[in-house]
Amino acid sequence: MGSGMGVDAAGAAAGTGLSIGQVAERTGLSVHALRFYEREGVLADPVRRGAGGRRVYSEYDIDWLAVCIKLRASGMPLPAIRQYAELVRQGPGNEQARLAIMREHRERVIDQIAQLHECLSLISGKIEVYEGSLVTGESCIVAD
Amino acid sequence: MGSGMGVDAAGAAAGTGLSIGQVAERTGLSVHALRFYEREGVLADPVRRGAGGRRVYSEYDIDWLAVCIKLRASGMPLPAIRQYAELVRQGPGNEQARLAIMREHRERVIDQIAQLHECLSLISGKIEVYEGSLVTGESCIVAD
DNA sequence: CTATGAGCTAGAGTCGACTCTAGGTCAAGG
DNA sequence: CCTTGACCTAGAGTCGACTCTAGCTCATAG
Repeated sequence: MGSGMGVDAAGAAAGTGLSIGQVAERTGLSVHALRFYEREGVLADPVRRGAGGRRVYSEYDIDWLAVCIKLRASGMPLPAIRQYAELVRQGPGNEQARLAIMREHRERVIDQIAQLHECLSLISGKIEVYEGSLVTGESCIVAD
Repeated sequence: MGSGMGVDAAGAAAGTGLSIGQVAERTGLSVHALRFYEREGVLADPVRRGAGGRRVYSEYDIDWLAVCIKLRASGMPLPAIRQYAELVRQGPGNEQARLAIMREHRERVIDQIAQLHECLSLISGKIEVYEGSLVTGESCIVAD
């Protein structure tokens, strides 16, 4: 490999076209996962193809993927993301539906946060007990 | 069925013995899940058995299950819970190890909460945009 | 001119956490 | 006596989300 020329050699002719490998690197998803997401219809549109049928991702695709990643991280299942993606694909006019999906999800995220806070206080309680039983003479209370 | 007598008919002779069905009801876990958890070694001890080999749970078992449920809810995998249960089973003297497990898990829970807050602000942002595009004449910004 | 590397498709495999089925025991009720 | 209901074990099946494999096409480098 000569100097740094993989940048557009890997992408398509356009300046902002990214190969699947580059997208994997930037998003943290594997190339497998990227193809899988596409098959599952979670992408807003079916990805352009370049020479030899290779995927060419735009900056927009990256942005959309970032959203998907956040939604996944907050526990939204792929079918729900696909549903949302379909609405986006259909263009404006279905804001009500999109809103409904997001509001529902927001509720779940809020619930999750609340749950995690409960867990956190349980865990912190246990940590305190153990720290205590280490500082004092090994067994302070019988709590496990 | 006459009056209310299933209470101790289902349990063992002892006052505080609970059948698997009762525990399922109280914990929200299925009887299948309860047996599965036992096989996986997440219970602090292997559960007493009553007439005909039936499981008899104590109040202590219920308490422990409540802890397990919280740990699961916060994403701790079953093998990790089993590890922790093993330490508890071994009795006092391994507080350091228990502490390490709990501290590590606490970190993950804190990370999760942070992540969820990020997701939440993304979602709230989208909700605002959609609410805006509904109030005004249908399309305010091009954002999806 | 071959070898390497990135990409492609279709489809099989994996993993965690359950969930369900089959086939059996036992006690109480009609 | 026979059925019903709660329980038992061992093991198979499911589901979501990936992950990996096999077998292929190209383009560029040595």
